[in-house]
Amino acid sequence: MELDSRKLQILRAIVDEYILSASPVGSKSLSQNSKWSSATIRNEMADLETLGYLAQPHTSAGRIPSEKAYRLYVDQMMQHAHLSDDESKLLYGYFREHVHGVDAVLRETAKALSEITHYTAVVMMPDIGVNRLRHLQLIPLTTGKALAVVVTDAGVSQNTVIDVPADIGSEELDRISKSITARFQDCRMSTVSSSLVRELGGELSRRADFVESLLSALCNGQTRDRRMVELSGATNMLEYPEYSDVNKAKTFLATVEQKDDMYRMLKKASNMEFTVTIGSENEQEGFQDCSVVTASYRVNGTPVGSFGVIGPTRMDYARVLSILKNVQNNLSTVLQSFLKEE
Amino acid sequence: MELDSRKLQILRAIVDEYILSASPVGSKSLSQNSKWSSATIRNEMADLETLGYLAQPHTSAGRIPSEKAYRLYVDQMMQHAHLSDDESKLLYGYFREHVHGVDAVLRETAKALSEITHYTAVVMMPDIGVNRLRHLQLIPLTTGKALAVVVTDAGVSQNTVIDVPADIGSEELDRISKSITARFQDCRMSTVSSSLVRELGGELSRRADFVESLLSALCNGQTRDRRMVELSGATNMLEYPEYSDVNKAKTFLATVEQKDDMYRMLKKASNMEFTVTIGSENEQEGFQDCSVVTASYRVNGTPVGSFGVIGPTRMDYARVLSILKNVQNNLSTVLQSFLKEE
DNA sequence: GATTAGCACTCGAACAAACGGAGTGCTAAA
DNA sequence: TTTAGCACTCCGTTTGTTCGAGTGCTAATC
Repeated sequence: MELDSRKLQILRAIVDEYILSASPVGSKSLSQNSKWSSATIRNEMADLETLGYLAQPHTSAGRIPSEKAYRLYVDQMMQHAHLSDDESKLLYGYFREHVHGVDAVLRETAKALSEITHYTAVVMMPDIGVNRLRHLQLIPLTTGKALAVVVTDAGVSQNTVIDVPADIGSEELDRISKSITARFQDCRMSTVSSSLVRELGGELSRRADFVESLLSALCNGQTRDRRMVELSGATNMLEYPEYSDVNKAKTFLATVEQKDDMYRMLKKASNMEFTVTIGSENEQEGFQDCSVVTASYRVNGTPVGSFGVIGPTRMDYARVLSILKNVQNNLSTVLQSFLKEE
Repeated sequence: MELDSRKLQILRAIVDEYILSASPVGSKSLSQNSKWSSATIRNEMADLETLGYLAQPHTSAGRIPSEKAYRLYVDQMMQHAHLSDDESKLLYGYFREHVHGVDAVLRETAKALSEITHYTAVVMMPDIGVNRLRHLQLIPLTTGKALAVVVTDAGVSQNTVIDVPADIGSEELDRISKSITARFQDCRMSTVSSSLVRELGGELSRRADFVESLLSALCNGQTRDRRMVELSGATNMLEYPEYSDVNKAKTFLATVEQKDDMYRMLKKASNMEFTVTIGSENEQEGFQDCSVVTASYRVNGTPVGSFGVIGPTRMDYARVLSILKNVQNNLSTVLQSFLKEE
């Protein structure tokens, strides 16, 4: 059965109202701002309920939208929100001020998102694999240890502490750094593979074992690191009546702090321009009453990561989506500015 | 008026009991495991209340310890807790496994503390000022930008993105790195001051302006960074009845996430071997119902930072203190291992 | 004189009954 | 097809009521 125009209008009104109030919407209050009487609306509501778009917490309560309703709302009914000038200026300000490298920008992005939406924001650090090597520098720490710093066209990766043979000196580390940089410059990080090492002559091949383990550490190093997801505003959720129960809040916070899971979620979403995942569509246990809206970001045209907003299922999808779109633009501009001489 | 032995014993029993149960302690339940009758205990309790060691939530309730009582308890009455072998092995395990640099160790410390105590843990990254420069490396990023990586005898600092004159090339950055490293090797970071730059000849003095701004960026860079405090287990507090109210929880979480404040708190505490700060003795608004217990850690004999546990005022002080002591030992051993060749 | 048994009293937590209101479904009239 | 009207439902809140753990005080006991 198709939804006729009136049903759609009523459903939208219910969703809009519920997003604002978080409490079940009744026919009487709806009929105030509507051309239909409460009785008509009641009848339609009953239909919408049997069709699975509405649910009733208990017999004599109003209706609340089901996930199916949100899905329909997001896919077809939502009006595009328009950010006010103030808001987009505010948003722009976050990116204007803190431009000390990719990491800082993405941290700032998370902060901006959570502060402006009042929901929780997660930002995935760019996937290093698709980026091209600019510079590798090994820095001696102590005997047997060195710090490997990798610069790519997308900025700086986390640096990694690696083991080095005890007999390697500061100068040799320097020479190895230069050789590798020269050899792999502008290669994608994912292709910086140890298989090529033995082809190289001279010092590098003498240190083949070391260099191999070094390169594999660089490629995999990132996954070991827990800081690949920037989280902000987790406690914003405590504002919402959905989380007035401490246990629910705790479950949510625990979920959102599983950086591995968050990373997997965002990584998956980075292929898509935007995604909206509602309630039980989420894989995470703790997000069954949440929706996640994500957007991807690109560097040099390649999608390298994504960021998103997590809120209650009754989140203001229209507003969140336009904010994400805005941030997406700002972000690609700023990231591009790190690559001027490309 | 001095507290006689019986008053002390009763007070200690009340504190011990309240730490466990979080609910007011009555005379009857106390008299179960005591040589005195409930009436006697009642009389003593009345005295202790007028002396300010106990408080009564309402007329016909038991008594709860005041901050004054906790203070006395911590200073004089507390029995030293003894960690079980299992526990100290568990604790040791945290340090055994993750030794990829100072940062990682301190992150692991925070995690270990929060998981073992079930309270919230904060760890301050070491204060770089007192450490000695080992190595400085400037790595070209894009035209006009470079990454400065500083290695000290305590390990790696955060790296900083800096502006460089547009006409500086990769090789020149390298030479400048080497010059500065040579000149300031083994100087305390706080004394790496730009005043000395002009004394130097050659390339360095030609680039005097740049080098000056570089060095000041290095000394101050750390304070700009928000990651100087590692936080773990903030949501542990939601377990305790003190925080079953979402608003209280929110206030606490907001406070603990003020990394600047946490840093200031820990920095102040790093001069002391241990500190115990109870309830309103805390400066932070949000810690009026909390206690903070800290310990300092040293590198090469110099205290460079501190770490602590934040819990409700009725925290298990004895246990926390022995855990902190244990961690303090582990930590200095591990940090020392980064400085082998000293 | 110190301790304790006994007693009347207090107050909160927990449970139950009563009430009001917002909402519903259904029926019959417009 | 829409809507006014009505009986009904059920939640949230308020109002009692009871129960129990606790208290202070007094008088008896050690």
